[in-house]
Amino acid sequence: MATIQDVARAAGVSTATVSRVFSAPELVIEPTRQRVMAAVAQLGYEPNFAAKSLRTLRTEKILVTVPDISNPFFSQVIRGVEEAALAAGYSVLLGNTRHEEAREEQYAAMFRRKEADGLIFLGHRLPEALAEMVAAKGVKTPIVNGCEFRPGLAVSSAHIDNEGAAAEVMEHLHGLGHARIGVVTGPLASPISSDRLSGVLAAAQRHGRASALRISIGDFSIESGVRQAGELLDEPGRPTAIFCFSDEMAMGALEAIRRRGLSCPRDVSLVGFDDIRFARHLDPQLTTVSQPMEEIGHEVVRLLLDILAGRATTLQNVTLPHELVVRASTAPPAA
Amino acid sequence: MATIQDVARAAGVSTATVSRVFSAPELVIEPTRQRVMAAVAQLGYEPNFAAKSLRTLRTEKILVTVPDISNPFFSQVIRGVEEAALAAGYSVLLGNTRHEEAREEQYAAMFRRKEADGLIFLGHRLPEALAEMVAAKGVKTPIVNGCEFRPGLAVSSAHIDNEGAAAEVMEHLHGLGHARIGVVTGPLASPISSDRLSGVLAAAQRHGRASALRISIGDFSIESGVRQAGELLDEPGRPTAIFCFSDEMAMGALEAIRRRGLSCPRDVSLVGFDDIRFARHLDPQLTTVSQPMEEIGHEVVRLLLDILAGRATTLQNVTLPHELVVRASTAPPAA
DNA sequence: CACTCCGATGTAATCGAAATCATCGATACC
DNA sequence: GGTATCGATGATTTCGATTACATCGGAGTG
Repeated sequence: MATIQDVARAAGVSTATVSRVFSAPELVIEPTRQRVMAAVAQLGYEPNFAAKSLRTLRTEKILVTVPDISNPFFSQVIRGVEEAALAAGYSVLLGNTRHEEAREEQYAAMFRRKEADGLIFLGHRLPEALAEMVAAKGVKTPIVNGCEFRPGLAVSSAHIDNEGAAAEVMEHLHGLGHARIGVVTGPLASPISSDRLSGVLAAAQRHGRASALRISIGDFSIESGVRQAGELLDEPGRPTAIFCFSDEMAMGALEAIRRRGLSCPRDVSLVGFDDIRFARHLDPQLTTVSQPMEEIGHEVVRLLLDILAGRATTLQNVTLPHELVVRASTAPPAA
Repeated sequence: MATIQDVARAAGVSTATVSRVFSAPELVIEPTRQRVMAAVAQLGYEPNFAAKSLRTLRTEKILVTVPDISNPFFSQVIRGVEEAALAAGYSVLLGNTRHEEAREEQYAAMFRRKEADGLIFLGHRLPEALAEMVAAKGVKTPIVNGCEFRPGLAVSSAHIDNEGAAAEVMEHLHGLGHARIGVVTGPLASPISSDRLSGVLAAAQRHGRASALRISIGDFSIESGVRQAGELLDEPGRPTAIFCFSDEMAMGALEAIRRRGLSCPRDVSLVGFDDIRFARHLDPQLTTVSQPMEEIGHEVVRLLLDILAGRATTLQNVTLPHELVVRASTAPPAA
């Protein structure tokens, strides 16, 4: 591979001029620029990235860690991240953590080695070393949280109003006349679940129906939907509606309902969360909370770029709009 | 951030010794190593990646381009890639191409700038510049193709026997007694679709039923499944079975079937392809061809690492096993 | 005409780690 | 006891680009 020296020699100029042709072409007179470009084309030169990065101390990369890339919710967010990053001249380093702390640490080390200019994490945990970094450098630390919001982390973030959205779901179900409602949450360690659960409880209390709630803890997977919803359905005083904190779990719940010879929404109404692409194509089409997944991706990148450009002066926790999408899986309870 | 010089000074040794502590600890006597490690811990030193990369000309990164990261098939393959890469000390640079050539070129340039040691592409096209590279450097070019296999590209690859798998599906349908079969393919520019179509045609001919085939071209999306399957169902002489080249399109087909007041498998049998996580949770559970998605990911990484380590001497086109998974969406045609 | 200024380009230091070669003391061998 | 050998470490060059500073010729100004 040709180096900048080779190009300089071939064009009869210094390396400085070659460099300028790329990074500040207005400083180079046209004929010279042409000669350089000709040499570049002829030698097939591409600036070596590591050298550039060493000199400028920038990598033009964003590290994105995600609990599970094969989860359609996250993969959609990542798509938004990738798109916004590319548009800004950055590329995406992907870190799949599988919810394992060891992997999160591994990627944290990568970040500390400066393999990326910024970090976007879509989980709810921030490794120790990075938390210290945030404590030391404050708002200027190029770390942003996506999808979740935990005030204690002191990093900027983009997410929806999970508590409010969950409350809306409950209002919808109460409005239809449901009293015995089963809820399948995700792991409560993450705010994404605990906030939604708060919303659920608050709404139920407002209607004086908190005691008729049945809470079951899942892990966002289809299988846990089958299992947890199944347990709820088998309890005495079967719920007339089930609210799952993810569409995947709702998909599992739907299967649990069918396996028991029940029908949705006739016997049991069902609500999911996220509005992944599949939600509207299930049978019945799923009532769910639509999250602006790609937009969350765009927004976290925007927040990060602000920090990297030195424009960020305060912590920003952006709440993006969600929408309760009522489809065919919810109906009034049978008389 | 502390540099190797700072550590050397703090530990009272030369930078060479500090470097050795990390890359060849057996050359350093224990007390010295301890002193260095103490300084490292105290200063919070992490070797700067760009500097290391410049010197070694290695990035320990693999660039993975994929047509659509939010497609569950690809995201599962990527998961396998990420896992195998991490295990080998590599990390993954993600490139979402959205099937656009411009983006493929963009990522090709990244690769030429040496932002990654190797390239795994999950599409069917190889940008010009890279094809030239392959022509020049041959088997040693660190580029591997996943999921698809196009002999002309002259790169190693991992994939299933798409032609054989499609033929098996047809055997299954023929075996059940189906004669009028509709097929919804993907874009035929990609071997993944054309190979499967060859398998379909070959099998139909063996049974003398090629003339009863109806072919419709989709784009792997749910919506195109709804549309293309819908058209097939509306033609005179409605097919008794539909074979979609992806599970997502099969999901769309299922919806098209329902919308017409028909039932699967009673009126129309349905087969998908890929066996994504959702396939077994649809109603009816979907008969489909299971592809070893994560294993494809592992395998392409293995192939790439072989090339990077100089172990690869011949082109390897690895065919991984697939499996026809018969579930509830296929049955004999109604009498 | 002398001097300043500016535009175009070159010279050389620099980024931080890796790796080659040099050094030095100690051990081993004849 | 002198020398070859080896183990541990240091000095220095190198990777390839960016960039501050230097240079130089020509235009503009009083």
